[in-house]
Amino acid sequence: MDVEALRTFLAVTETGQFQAAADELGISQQAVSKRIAALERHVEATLLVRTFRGSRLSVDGQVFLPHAKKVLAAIEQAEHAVRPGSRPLRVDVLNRRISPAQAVYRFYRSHPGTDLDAVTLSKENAAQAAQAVLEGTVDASFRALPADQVPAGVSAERLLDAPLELLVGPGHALADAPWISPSDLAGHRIWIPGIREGTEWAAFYQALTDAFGLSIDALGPNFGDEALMDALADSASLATLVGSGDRYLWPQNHDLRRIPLHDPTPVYPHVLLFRSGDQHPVLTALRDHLRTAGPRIPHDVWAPDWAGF
Amino acid sequence: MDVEALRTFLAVTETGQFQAAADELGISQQAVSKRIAALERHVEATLLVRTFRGSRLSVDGQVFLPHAKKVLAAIEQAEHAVRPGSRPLRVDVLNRRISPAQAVYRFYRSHPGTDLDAVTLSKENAAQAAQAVLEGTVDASFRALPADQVPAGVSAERLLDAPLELLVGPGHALADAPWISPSDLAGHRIWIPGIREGTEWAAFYQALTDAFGLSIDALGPNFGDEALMDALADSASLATLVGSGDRYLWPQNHDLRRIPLHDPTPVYPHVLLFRSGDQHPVLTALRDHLRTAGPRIPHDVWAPDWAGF
DNA sequence: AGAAGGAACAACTGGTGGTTGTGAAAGTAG
DNA sequence: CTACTTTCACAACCACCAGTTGTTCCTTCT
Repeated sequence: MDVEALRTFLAVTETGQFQAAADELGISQQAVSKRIAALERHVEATLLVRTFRGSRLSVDGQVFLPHAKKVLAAIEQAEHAVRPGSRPLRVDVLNRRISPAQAVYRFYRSHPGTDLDAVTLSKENAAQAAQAVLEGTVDASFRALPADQVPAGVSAERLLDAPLELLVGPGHALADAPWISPSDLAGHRIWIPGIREGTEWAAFYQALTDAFGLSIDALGPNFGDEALMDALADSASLATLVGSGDRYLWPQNHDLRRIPLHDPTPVYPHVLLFRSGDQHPVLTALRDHLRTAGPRIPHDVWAPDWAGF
Repeated sequence: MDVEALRTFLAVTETGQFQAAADELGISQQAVSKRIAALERHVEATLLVRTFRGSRLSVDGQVFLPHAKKVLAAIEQAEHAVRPGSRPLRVDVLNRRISPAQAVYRFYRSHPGTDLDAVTLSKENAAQAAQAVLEGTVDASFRALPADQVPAGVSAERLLDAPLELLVGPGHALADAPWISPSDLAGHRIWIPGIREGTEWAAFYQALTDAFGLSIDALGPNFGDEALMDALADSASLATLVGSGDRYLWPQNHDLRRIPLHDPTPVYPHVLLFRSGDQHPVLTALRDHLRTAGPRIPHDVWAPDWAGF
């Protein structure tokens, strides 16, 4: 299936004859003839009925035409998506399962037709993400970056506080609590695998640990969410922390419980990084959306000191 | 934008390296390299990050990947739509504005995912349409064909009776009538342009004329619906007949009126032609749908004798 | 340091898509 | 009826590009 042949087919349907299509495309009538013949050979159907006055669509051609247009539109979109310059807003959401991705998705759904792409940078830490924003690789990135570490040229706005919840199996001591305080967790074993030293996540959990005297086991390899869920389901002592907006697709039969944390409510402060002065309308709309439509946060929240306000 | 390059790009993202993609596609690693390089040159973006272990998606690549998949899916669909054999059901609806097209569209909307194409055969008369059904050019066709003229091998089922309505301008004598009887129209001028001798439409209006003593002016060239609407809007004596389900997109400011006909209600009998014994599931579903979900028809309907039952 | 794996570059070649030239079919004008 | 026009298809030719093989470069692992 040759794309140029599709364009040629479209030109013929619009002009009604091969010669006119050829003029439009800047090639010879014979070339048009060849392209159409090749296309018809490829789809094994006659698309155009040749008459002495030009060409009409056959029945197969009628059916094929909208599909051809759709293909060309999809190609146009694909090229547009990565075209330097006027391309869709590109937001790094860290990970498709956690709340920034959900929030961006909700924004996208409530603003139909918005040109927006959610990506996940493979960068490990916030400083590298800020660099990517500065370079224009992405237009915005959700991170947890202390205000004094934001490089020049990049703006940071704390737009999304994700309350933490305890995730435990049905046999856990706290499994039936309606809610708990962070200080209740002192002495319990909390396991958050796959956190590497030097990342923003590590810094956040370190601050949380210090603030409430918790013992978070942040080491050890990450065998994937599946393995973590399996371990939680079977254990009476193991627990982990997740954001309240996160979407973990664990098997239903695990019967895991989410226990909200209050008094105070620890929140993970997602800060949106973007180039200072970036006037991209979708970026502005996204920031407005998050400021107004964000989840309601309780009064007594806790966040690391370095998160600002 | 070369489609083969897109396929190659996809193969590389799936396998993670050029050599594996090359094996999968049955070409050399160097050819893969060239194709990817050409694609990247074309979109002016780096799609893959080359590492010592193979290739990863770049940020642009991440954004581009779903678009590439969409293009290939659209191509797949386009080829499927005209592939001899297992192709979507193809229904000839005569004209996109009138009730069969509307009914097929409603069916399509209420049966998501149904593979269905609506086309308009350029054949003038019902006999040619029946021939097209027999040959398999289309799978079904809405026509008004007397039962005794249905050729062998083709089945006919009267599935859609479209009640007629009078369409008049605001200055017409009958403009404010809530409804009228066909016999009330005797003496009025009714103009239905563009009906050619020998077509099924001509036969229907001839029967209608004979039954109620009307004078239908079915001659004269058809300057398009626009011209007809314009003429109606300005005239105090001119009227035309339309099906109650038809969608004419006339300008709103014409202020045309639709007057239902009753006592009896003349209906245009749309008969569905299809190959006898055609077991296509979508065809069966469409027939079931029309039989059950069709518009409620008044008791005292009139249709030409030859329409059957 | 050497081996191994992966991608890019270089040189060559065959096929495909373009060109011009010409022919066939069908309608129109005289 | 014949000549002319219009439109598309076929034939021959040509140039370029997508493919090939051979090789280099780079990184990592032993």
